[in-house]
Amino acid sequence: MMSMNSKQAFSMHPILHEPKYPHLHTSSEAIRRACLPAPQIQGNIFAGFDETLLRGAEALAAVDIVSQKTHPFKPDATYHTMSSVSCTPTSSSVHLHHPSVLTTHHPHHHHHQPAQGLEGELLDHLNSALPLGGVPGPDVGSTPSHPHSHMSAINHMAHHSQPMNMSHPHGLASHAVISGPETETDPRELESFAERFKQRRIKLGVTQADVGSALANLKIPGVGCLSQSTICRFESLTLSHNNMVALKPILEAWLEEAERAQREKMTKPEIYTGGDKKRKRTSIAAPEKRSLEAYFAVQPRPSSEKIAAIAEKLDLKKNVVRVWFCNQRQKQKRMKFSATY
DNA sequence: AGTATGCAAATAAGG
DNA sequence: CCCTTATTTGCATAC
Repeated sequence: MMSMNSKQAFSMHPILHEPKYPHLHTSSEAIRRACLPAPQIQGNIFAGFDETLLRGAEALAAVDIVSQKTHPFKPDATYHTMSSVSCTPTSSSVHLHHPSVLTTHHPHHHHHQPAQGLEGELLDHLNSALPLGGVPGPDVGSTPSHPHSHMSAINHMAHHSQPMNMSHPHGLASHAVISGPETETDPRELESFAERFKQRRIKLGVTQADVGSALANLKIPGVGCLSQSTICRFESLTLSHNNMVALKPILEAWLEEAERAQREKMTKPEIYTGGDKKRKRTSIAAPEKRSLEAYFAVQPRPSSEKIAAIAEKLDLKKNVVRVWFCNQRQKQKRMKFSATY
């Protein structure tokens, strides 16, 4: 069974798909991704031909050398995540990470008219995001309650949301079945919620960043903080539909909690709980990035040992380097693909 | 000084 | 453990 995947030579196809939520700003990013500039990197293969090779060779040599030099200790330079083992146990309890919400995939429904009444688009979404048979039914994103592990569990229920699928013969939608999944995933509902959310947030005199960091105070199992960016994107509906669905209950919980707290005017200053932290993102500095690119030029798929050597040389965590290569390969494929068109 | 966004790390899930 | 693919976020910085 896994054959399914084969379908997408590259599902990250360049075509701009789903403008998710039509109006509101144009989600430039989606479009941007779609359009893939496919620029540099390879650009200089010819331009700086020898230079690149040279650099690559040099880089490799360096790695070999490095294998002997054992550094006394390597500081955790960048910010890193608490990901793998070696982290200084700030709080050992950390399982892995956090809130990543829903992951399902959002089928790129190719065709799909740009404009068309948003009503139509919305309906499509409506019909598409549903429990489909097999799903635990109860709720899709709503009840993030999850034992512990990240919310991943609640994910994958939406799995392949069918592009479209008209309603049933006769709307038995209003079934007895409890579920309100439809309500929760209804784009219109999400849209209005996002709007209400923003208004109420402002009324509370709280910034997006405040909301993000306050989320940890909710102490919801797999939920940690979120960045201002994410809150912003939620409000502007620039997140994927599934992501919106997953985040909604969390933000809703925060909103209610915040309003309640204000009512009691005993706004606790409790800023941030030691609970889950937000995902951290390592910033790889330009020099290191250049080195990595040089290595990549000669060997896009370095062995684990090589990666470790590179990591040490650049003073980065091994996992960071490994992931960098993975992402780099991904990027390259994307570029190659889009270059074909 | 808040809020958008571009770019790309980090993650999730199936192999 | 590592890879790939698809996605979710966040750092930086533009607005």
